[in-house]
Amino acid sequence: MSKTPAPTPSELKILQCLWHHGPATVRAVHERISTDGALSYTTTLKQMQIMHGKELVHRDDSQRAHIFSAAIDEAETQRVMLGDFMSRVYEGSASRLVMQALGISRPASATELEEIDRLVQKLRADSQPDAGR
Amino acid sequence: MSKTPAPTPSELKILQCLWHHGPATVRAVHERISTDGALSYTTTLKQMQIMHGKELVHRDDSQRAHIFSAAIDEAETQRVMLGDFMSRVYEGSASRLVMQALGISRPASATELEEIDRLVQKLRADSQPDAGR
DNA sequence: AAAGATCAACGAAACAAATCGTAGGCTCAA
DNA sequence: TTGAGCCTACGATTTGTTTCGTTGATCTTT
Repeated sequence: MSKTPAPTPSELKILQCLWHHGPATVRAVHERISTDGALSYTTTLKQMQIMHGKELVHRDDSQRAHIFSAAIDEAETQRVMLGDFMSRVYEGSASRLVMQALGISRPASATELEEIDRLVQKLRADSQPDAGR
Repeated sequence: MSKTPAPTPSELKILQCLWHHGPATVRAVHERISTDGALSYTTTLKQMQIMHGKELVHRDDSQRAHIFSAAIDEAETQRVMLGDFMSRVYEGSASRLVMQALGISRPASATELEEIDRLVQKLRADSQPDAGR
């Protein structure tokens, strides 16, 4: 099982498009990620051809306009990239990363904070099984 | 005020060396980041010269063996890189990132979890000022 | 059927990151 | 003082990413 490489920044943009809007043609993707026309159509095409070579996307070429779909899972990709980022930038310290992430964007809603809180409580309970006895 | 560019992966390694062990010569840094001798001395030297050009490090060249020191702050650098990563990979959703980060490495110690818990409580209090009245 | 639009494929160029070899200068000890 | 060893500087190479123009095939419209 050969691990698929982590997507580059521009590859990630395309994957996000496919994740959020489902399988699509090159043109559809292109018009989504370059509304301002800053990128050429062939740029997006080439990118997606490369991604197909890397097995980051699947391609259905039964139609003239090929249909592409994401070949890797969104959450799993994020998990892998986060793991790499965490070890690279925070030298593996999840807690430092979490503390800073919570500090950065205040827009964590009450519901989200609650969710995080629940997870933290669960982790704390797991790490100190005696405390609840 | 021209923002210093985000350090590349190998630049980050050097910065971490300077952050954790203080100002040092090229050789000292080199021996720390390449104990196995996988890298050539001139590779590290070149890297640090480039970093000096980018103003990522300061250089004291009053001695023959120049002394380098980090020109940017560790926490601030992490903050900037995390912000970029969060918007790029998680499209700005801090909570999703936090949830996944907590899930990845279980080795978050009890003390760390407590610390995170305190911060979450504080944020929750701030986001719902009525609740505590 | 011819003209015009749309498509995939390909090569090439521009750029950045990482690596290393060589050259030339300084220092210290024999 | 001269040679061994360490230092910086510089250029070259390799590899990966991003971008785009050109070409030829296919489809659509007249």
